[in-house]
Amino acid sequence: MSQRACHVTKPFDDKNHRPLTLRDVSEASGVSEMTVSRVLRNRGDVSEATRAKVIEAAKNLGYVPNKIAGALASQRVNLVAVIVPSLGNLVFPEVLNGITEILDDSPLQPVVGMTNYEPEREEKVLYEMLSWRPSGLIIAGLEHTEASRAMMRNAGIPIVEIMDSDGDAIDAMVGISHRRAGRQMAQAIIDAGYKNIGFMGTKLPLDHRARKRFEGFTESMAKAGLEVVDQEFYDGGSSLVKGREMAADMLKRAPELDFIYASNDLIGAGGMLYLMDQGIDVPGQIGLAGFNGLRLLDGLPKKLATMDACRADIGREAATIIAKAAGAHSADGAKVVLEPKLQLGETLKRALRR
Amino acid sequence: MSQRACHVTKPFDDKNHRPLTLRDVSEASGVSEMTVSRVLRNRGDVSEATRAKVIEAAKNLGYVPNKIAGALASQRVNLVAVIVPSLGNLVFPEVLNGITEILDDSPLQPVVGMTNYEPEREEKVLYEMLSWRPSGLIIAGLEHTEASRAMMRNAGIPIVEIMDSDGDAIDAMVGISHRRAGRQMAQAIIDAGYKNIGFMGTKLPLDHRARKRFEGFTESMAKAGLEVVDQEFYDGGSSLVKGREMAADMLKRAPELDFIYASNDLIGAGGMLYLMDQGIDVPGQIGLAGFNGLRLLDGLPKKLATMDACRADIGREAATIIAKAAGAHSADGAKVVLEPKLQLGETLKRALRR
DNA sequence: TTGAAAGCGCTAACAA
DNA sequence: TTGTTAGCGCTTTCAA
Repeated sequence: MSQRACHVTKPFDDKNHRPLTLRDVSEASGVSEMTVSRVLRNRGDVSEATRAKVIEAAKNLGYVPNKIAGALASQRVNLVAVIVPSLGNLVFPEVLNGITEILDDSPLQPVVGMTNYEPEREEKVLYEMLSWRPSGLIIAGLEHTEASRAMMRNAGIPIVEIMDSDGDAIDAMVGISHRRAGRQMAQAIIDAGYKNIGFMGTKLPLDHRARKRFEGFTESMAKAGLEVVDQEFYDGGSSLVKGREMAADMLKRAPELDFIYASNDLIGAGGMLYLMDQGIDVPGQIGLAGFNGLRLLDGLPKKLATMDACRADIGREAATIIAKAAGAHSADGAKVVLEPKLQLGETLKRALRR
Repeated sequence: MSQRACHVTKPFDDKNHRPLTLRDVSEASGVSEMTVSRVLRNRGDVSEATRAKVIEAAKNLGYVPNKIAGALASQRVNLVAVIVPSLGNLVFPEVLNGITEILDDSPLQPVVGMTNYEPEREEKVLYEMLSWRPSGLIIAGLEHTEASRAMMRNAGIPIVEIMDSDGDAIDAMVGISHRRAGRQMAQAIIDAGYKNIGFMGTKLPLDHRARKRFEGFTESMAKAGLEVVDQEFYDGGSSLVKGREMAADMLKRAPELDFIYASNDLIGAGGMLYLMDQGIDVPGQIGLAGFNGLRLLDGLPKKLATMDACRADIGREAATIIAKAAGAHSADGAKVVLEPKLQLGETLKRALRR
């Protein structure tokens, strides 16, 4: 690649100002288009002499192949559509990194689309991406509109739904059980001796995985005869500021709180900073936990209790499934359920209480 | 869109297991392929009756057009290639949001590629993306390999280089002057009365914009007869932890430090947390500043002095240029230089010193 | 090892 | 308003 484009001299055919084609390389090298094509794709047997001639000509012209024509002729597109809610949520860049890492060793290339957590947008993005006939699809979540599901069922390509394992996949799935994660966290909190537990999180309907964590959480609480003492939901991206505000509100409403479970690390950390500002002993007086295991926040005054959502692993596993199934009409319903790791950090240790 | 895919019943031609084509819709509706194409693209005059028939047929079949064929035939691809170093750096998702916001009102769609700050990777990604013949290119930075520049010069599409305005663009550019930003910050620090100023940042060769800020910074310092007292550079993504470590190191080496300028907000914030842990009065004893104006960090104990890098604006401006120039062979060298806003926050106020 | 012919699925241009 | 014809630039297939 690097060499191929090295001595580019004429980008466009100078006379007609149109992109170069195989025919131009063919003429410049005195070799048939077909053979030029073979050389440029390292296909079939081509004599060393012709190969050299062709490469030289392509290099000098600055020829860049037209993948559109290639894809149409070969009925193969080496793109993997990746559809995520947003890139502002740090979780997804990490998933993408996992995907990229694996696909780098293949001819496949990821192409990212964003839905902003809106089902109609997902539908549109999906339609748009499928119309480029990608070799595979990786899409966040198991909840989609009926139209989206229909498109996916009919796409005839391997599809991996990621992040979540609580539900039915159209084809393959790679994720964690958020319901179980919620249960585990509740158990850990209860085991530590906390009793007056509050919850703060995203407005549920928008984020199915946060909702499932909350459901699992309350379920375990109920089993222990407990109920959430107070809860607050918010709109918009998660932030430290939001966490501070919500923690303040909750404490005003329910001063008896001794634990706050946050639906993600960022608002959890915001809550922690607020409590510490107020001189409240964390975790002795009030404990805290979040979700995601964001390494970004590692340098905060205290390490927040959280659960690692296996983001890069999810990306890697999904990409591996796609890479294996590339060319096939489905991924044969492969299913990978990962285990998030509970990290107690320094904000979930009731035993330390004086 | 939403409706079109609503009653999908047969994704693939059942007999041959191949994707549906215009011909299938044509046969199902008893209308010529050409007219079907017109309906599906809302082009030309089609009677309401035929239009209804066609839409009905397409809907029932679950037809998804093949953009590859469409693009080849029409010589138009409604994609805008966007090439950024990484999505882990929060700066770039924000730029992307700005781009998306503008392109949403156009037929254009962004497609993102990542370079990991590696020039060779940039070359590869560029080659890959250009071979899909996008309608425009938005690429971060002004520094590229000779091969990359050649490809861009020859691409025959509008190209906007973003983030930086210190240098020459191939076509259009939208950015801020990082050198000037560095100078301004130095001036603000000096004006506040700080004298023993240190710098911590990324290893320079990898990040041209950070390097330029540093250069501008030392330049202004020199004018005031000052030199950087101590400096430290690191590899890898920025993080709070790195900021803490570097601040600790620097203070050990140069206890006389009364200010630390960090090449980005995250390590700046890390440094701030460290100083506060140590019981050091910020900004009275030691001041701090970062760069980027990341809103993510807003909830930290003190608001870090920083400069807003106009990320979303850059994305919006770049996308606007591309949208206007779509179809043309260049963006006619449009140049937009934005003014980053200095935010003193609570860590650059020497006057407060006791 | 090389080349010639046919056509991928769609749209531009023109004709009816 | 609708249909016909001829490609877009490449790869597949088959023949030389």
